[in-house]
Amino acid sequence: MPELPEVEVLVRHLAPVLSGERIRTVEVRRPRVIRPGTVAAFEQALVGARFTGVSRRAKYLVFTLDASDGRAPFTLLGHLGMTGRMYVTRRSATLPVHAAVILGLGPRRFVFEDARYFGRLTLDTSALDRLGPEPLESSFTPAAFHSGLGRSRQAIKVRLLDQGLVAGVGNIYASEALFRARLSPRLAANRLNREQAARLRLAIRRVLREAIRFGSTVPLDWEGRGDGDRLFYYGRAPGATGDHYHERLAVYDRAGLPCRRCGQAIRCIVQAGRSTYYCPHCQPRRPADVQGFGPRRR
DNA sequence: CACCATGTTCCTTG
DNA sequence: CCAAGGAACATGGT
Repeated sequence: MPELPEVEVLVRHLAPVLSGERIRTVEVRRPRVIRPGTVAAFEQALVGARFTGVSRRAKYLVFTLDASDGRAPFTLLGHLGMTGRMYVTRRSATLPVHAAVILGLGPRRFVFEDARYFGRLTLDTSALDRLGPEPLESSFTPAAFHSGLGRSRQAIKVRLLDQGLVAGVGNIYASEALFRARLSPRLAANRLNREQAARLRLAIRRVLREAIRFGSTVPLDWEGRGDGDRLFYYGRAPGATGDHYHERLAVYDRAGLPCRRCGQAIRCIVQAGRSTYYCPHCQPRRPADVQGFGPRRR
């Protein structure tokens, strides 16, 4: 379930575990995840290098490393795709069937596994150049967001998935943010007025921040118990009760279920080939002039 | 068996 | 040239 918040939580867990660790061995089982580079170049760069930090940009994990032999520090870029996981385990733990890359760190190892192999762990950082502002940083200004919407007639929900407009929002949090902002996902992006854009911007920030906070407090499957040692996963820790992650969502994957706010059935539509969930009452295309929905004040 | 899935990139269409 | 739509990628879950 990797969108910005999940990646952020993962990065916070990985950073202290990886920092200072030296890579002793590199095993690439699925060369497609390191492309466009070659296995030989990948191994040559990584063996002997030392992790100096892990940070996040949009849904990407940014690993910084120092080379062992005086060469310049460099960056390794990770992306979880749809199903990727990254974690550190003991060297003795059983490797998963879909291990794509394994980095030996002495007594432990870093594992990147991905059942669908849509993810990446690569020396190619060019994807970062195409990203828009980080939604939780000051560069994501109301003016920049509004003007970014201004040129497109695309539905607002579809626009939110464009990583060049705002980086890190995915299919789940796009629906969630529009619900919080009480905006119809079908609104043409260029029809949002300044006030609506400002409201949506705040909803995006709030939804993402709350998801990060949630992920930071829920018990994680980290060096858990027994042989299944894994790093990370939202609400999936051994012994965790119920599906916490799912319980927090207001509309996503809730078609037919009652809106948590008004009780009307949540709807699901398809936009640009992706599912969108919304409440037809709380997110009308034309906001009713009712207290709490006021189209404008002042 | 059919259909769906958290993401990104590339190709085609208009 | 640009915007928008759709397929492709590969596999697992329901």
